[in-house]
Amino acid sequence: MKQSHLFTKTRKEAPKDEVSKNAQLLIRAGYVHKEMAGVYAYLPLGLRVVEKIKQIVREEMDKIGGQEIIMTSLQRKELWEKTKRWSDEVVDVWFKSELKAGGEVGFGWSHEEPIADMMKNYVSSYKDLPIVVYQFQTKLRNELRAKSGIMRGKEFVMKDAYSFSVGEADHTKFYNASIEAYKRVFDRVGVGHDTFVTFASGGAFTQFSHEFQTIVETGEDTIYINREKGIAINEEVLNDETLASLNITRDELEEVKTAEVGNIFNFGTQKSEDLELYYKNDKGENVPVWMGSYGIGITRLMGLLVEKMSDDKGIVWPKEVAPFQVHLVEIKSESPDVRVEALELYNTLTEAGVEVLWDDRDARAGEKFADSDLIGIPTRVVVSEKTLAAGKFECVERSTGRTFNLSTSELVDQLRHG
RNA sequence: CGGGGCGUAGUAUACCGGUAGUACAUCUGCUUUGGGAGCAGUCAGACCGAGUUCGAUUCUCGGCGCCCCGACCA
Repeated sequence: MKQSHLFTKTRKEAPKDEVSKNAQLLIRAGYVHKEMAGVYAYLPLGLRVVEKIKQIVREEMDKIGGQEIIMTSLQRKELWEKTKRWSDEVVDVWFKSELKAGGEVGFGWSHEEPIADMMKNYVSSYKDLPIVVYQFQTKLRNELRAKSGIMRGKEFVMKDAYSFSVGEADHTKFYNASIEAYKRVFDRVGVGHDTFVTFASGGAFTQFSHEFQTIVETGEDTIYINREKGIAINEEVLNDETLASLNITRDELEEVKTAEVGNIFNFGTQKSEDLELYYKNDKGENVPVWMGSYGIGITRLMGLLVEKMSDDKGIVWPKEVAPFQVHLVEIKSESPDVRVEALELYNTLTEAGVEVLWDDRDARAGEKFADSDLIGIPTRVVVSEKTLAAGKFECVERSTGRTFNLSTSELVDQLRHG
């Protein structure tokens, strides 16, 4: 993509009403636009990152048998009344509205009720199970206080998955597969090392639920970890009983600030019973379906990556989620050869399947370098009179600042093989 | 929801009870051309409403919006 074609512009300064690092950098670099408190639009660069993250999650969900769907944003009141969660006293983040024809609708802050209800159309026998569905959905939550940039908003994108199983054993099997899938997701986006499967408060059916918590200074949660034993405990369940059941003592644990990037829940059969989602077992008896829910905050994860991976010059995207793999920075020249060379390299890389943002703008070198650092694409390739004379391109790794001088073929080779 | 702070140009900031200045950005011209360049010119602003006042961007009240701390976060 030619950068001259991008309608977004970079800014030297962050708007004064943004304090969080993720929002400051994402706005300055032109990834997002703030519409109102806690509500952000995703611009061309930002959308690319969102899609990269979604694709990684999609691949891992598909691997464990997930089928992608998309539910609706408008939801029926009656479903939430069945589970006693329509009331604003019970759920305080509802956005609601009235239908002109009469009656109320809710705006989806979560989707387990509608999905479970929908499944009544498709689940009738134990032979139909298990089923795992997932979606990438914009959740609408009337949060009293948005904060932390794109990490805690009123509107955000979440991957939510739901499993429908014949009983606890089958459910547990998928539940564990989901933990492994999530670990792969966080590894791939580059935060696996700092992400912990954390014991948190459970529902009515299990002692614990599991959260995926990533260490970050600006995190909202506090957890206690022991890296050697691979144990992490949310402070909300840190007590003698928990410590005993996990066979660990308090002084073996380190306190860290984290952000919750994923969570998985065991619903048991309560929700199925409330919503009358039953299947017939091999004896012809009606049995409630065993359900679980599995979430990853896509846009929150994006914000977390910026929080963790940036320096004083800008964002430093991990390769897997960067909007482009290469930032081709063409230094303006009197000689038309530089433009010709840049175009040629752009075509070669693009044909090799490398995603390139080509800074072809009529701007000075300093501005281009500063923008390049801010936008944070992993590899910068400079084309200028200098590199033309040297016969090799100057390649700079954003994360380390290391510079390599490479020919076209060496460059293609390196980018293909990481 | 409790507490605190803030609304001035596209952005960031000054000053002031007597109609607002600067920087960057925009646009024009010339110079410059490997780390946000220089000179000259250009465009552009007081959140909304009520009150006090001869006069309000400034003071008072109300509304709206934004930020922060806490609470909440299935």
